[in-house]
Amino acid sequence: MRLPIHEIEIDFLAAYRDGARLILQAPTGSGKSTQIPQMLSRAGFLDGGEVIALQPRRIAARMLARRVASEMNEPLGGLVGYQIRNENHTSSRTRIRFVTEGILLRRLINDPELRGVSAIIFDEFHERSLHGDLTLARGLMLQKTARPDLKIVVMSATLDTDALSDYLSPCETIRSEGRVYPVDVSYIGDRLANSNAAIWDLAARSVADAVTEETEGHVLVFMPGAYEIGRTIRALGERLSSAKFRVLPLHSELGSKDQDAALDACDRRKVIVSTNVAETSLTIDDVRIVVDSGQARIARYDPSRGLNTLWIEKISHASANQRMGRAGRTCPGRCLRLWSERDHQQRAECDEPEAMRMDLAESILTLLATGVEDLDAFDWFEKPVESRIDEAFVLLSMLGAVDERRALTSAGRKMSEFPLHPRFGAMMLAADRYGCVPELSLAAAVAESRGLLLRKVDKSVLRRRESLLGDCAGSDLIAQMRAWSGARANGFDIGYCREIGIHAQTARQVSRVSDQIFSYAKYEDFNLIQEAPAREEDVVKCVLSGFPDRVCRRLDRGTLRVEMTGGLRGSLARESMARDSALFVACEINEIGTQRGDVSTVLNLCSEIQREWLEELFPNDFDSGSETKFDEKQKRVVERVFVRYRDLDIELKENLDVNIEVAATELAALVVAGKAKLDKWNSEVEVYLERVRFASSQFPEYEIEDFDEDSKSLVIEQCCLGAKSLRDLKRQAVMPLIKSWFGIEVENVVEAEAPMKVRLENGRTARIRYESGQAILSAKIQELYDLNAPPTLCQGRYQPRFEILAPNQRPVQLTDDLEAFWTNAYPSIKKDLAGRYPKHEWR
DNA sequence: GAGCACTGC
Repeated sequence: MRLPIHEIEIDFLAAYRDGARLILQAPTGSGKSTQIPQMLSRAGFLDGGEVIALQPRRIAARMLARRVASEMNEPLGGLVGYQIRNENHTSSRTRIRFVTEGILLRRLINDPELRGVSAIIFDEFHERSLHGDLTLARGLMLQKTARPDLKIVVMSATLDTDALSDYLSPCETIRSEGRVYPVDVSYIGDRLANSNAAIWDLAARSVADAVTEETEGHVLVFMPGAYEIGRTIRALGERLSSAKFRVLPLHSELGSKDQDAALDACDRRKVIVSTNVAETSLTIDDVRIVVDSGQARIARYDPSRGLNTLWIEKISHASANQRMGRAGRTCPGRCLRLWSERDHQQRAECDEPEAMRMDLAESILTLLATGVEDLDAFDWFEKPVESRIDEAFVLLSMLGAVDERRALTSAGRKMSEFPLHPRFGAMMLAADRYGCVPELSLAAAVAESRGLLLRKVDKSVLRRRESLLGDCAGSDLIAQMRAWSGARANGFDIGYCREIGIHAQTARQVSRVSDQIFSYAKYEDFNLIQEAPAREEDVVKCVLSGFPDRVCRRLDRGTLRVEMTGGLRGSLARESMARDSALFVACEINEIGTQRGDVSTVLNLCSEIQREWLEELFPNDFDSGSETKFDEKQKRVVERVFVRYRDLDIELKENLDVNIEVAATELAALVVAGKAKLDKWNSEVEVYLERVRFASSQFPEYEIEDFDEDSKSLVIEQCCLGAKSLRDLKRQAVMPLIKSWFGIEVENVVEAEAPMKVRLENGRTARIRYESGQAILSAKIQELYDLNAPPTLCQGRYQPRFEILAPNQRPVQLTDDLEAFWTNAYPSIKKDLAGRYPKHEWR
């Protein structure tokens, strides 16, 4: 079959012969991934050595190898093979080797000159995966030193290859047209886009309209996550006839059976509501209509706070186009974008490369291990900001992987041998000392796998799981290890796994990874002799040695609130095994945003620890009293907040829309201190600003800059660490109201599930549930307005206000005295209220 | 609705 890519074969081979570096720009569907290696083979270029074709995903490496082998009438693993983690289908005959990027990066550690390799092809480079970026930079470095004969071919689907071409210069660029069908794109109007309509309702409406106009083919709807998918499916159920349509969810946490249902053929038209999995990883045949919410949950790592954030963000043009392309694979299609054209113009052109938003510690350790001595001179395609690299080195040196000159230590060398994050590498080194290498091989594999225990399961499943697992020494990790052992004892039987809510496929994967880690440990000559299984206490000590900066203590008994070394606050995951522990270590910290704009910091994979273990493991941190560590770290947080942005006005303005909530508190503190001005404005900043103003008005004796130690910690309390979620703001608004109406001194209003504590006039305290607190407010409003039923209180999206809905769900105008309560607490609300709610008579 | 995208060694 003749493919578009064949038209450039002669040009490509000539350029390949004459130059060392080459860019091939060709869209998806042009056949470049399968044909380019074959062209090189036919032209005899592989006689001198193999070509490595890099893929960002395992499934692509496997499928491409299979496809190319069959096109060349070769057995898989002969001339054509593939290699992914724990799967190697290659032989000494192999000349075309499809591998995932991480495999090559790892190979560079043990074989820095890549002997026997004549060329590296980078496929899908536009996706800008961290491994891809690093491998390319490392490959260039190799080509410039020991291997001038090595050829580098970079293939990308995007048109914009100028920056890449500069980076690779001298380098030729060859372009090829693809064979794609046109897709008709439409946007929704400004008014609809700015309305408060929920995204799932907009989507359901669009789907219902589109399927009547376009009467064939399937529909693919993109949503940011499982929650939104559920809502969309519910909304669609009211609009589509189930005789004609089958509505199906698709996201990675579904079982494989449910995933297959979305991909399999079907007697009806399918409406598939999916996350980003359908953007690159999975392809659904015969999709004619794409409905795109324009949102995605994007993970970022915030090195200054050491946590991952997962918030809903607007997708870039590149991503929107990729989603759109899913409608034009078999014939012309259409794409409905649920945002306005004006919004579209303001969106980013491309996604931010992974290297800019991920934890760099592991990458830097790998680079050091492949022989990069001077990281300052390392030629990144796009260099991450210096502070991120610094933060990575802080972690590496805390783990003992680098010395003060930033050079690899022998411990660091050992950590780098493991295909793991250096935190887990450090855990393995500790396992060597404590004699629990097999247990930690499993612990690392389990911790890395995530998702071993399914999150959304029935209560009956939870009960069975709990009776199987026991108390697990207050450790989520040990719980997961036990769950895995149970699954293995039952041969990873699907039925058994389902009964206790284990992802069977993940459990098998964990076995392979655990074996791999164990074999690396063996190779490294670790202590493998055990007379008895390791004590769970020792296992947790090893975990702690990889996470010395993630020690948490509970703030009180009634709630799940927690403070971490470094001062960060958050909540212990409510299902955690460490829920009865006062002190624990958290392997995973996520800051999660919801569709409504709330943000919560959740600590996962926690294990109870004892104070003495800290002294045993980190004697140096405890030389002058037990609390020093906390205080030192707190000081560092304050310095960051008030020093880091001091001279960076310009950068602040430009970055204001990006990752806004990370910077917002810090910005607000600076604005109040007169250290920064903001040109752009939006409601998130306003919220934080309001809070800082509130804090400083409550404590006028403190200046925001030049703090003494006391006020520093006060500011941490008020501005930086507490009240991260909007729920806290709401709480602050509720408290004065209750006080004024009932004469009750409110001590605190705590998280939703726990009771709210109030102090009564007679000096006793009482508890009411948070929901009851809302009910009290609601009843009071009913009384004030003389309503025939209590109104509903809703939390506003970015504003610390309550929207008041009448029983018929229409919004209500506030009376002056009620409004005054809000505005006294938060002056900015006044502006927001004015004119926002139409007067509505509904008594 | 208090809670979670996707990869990869």
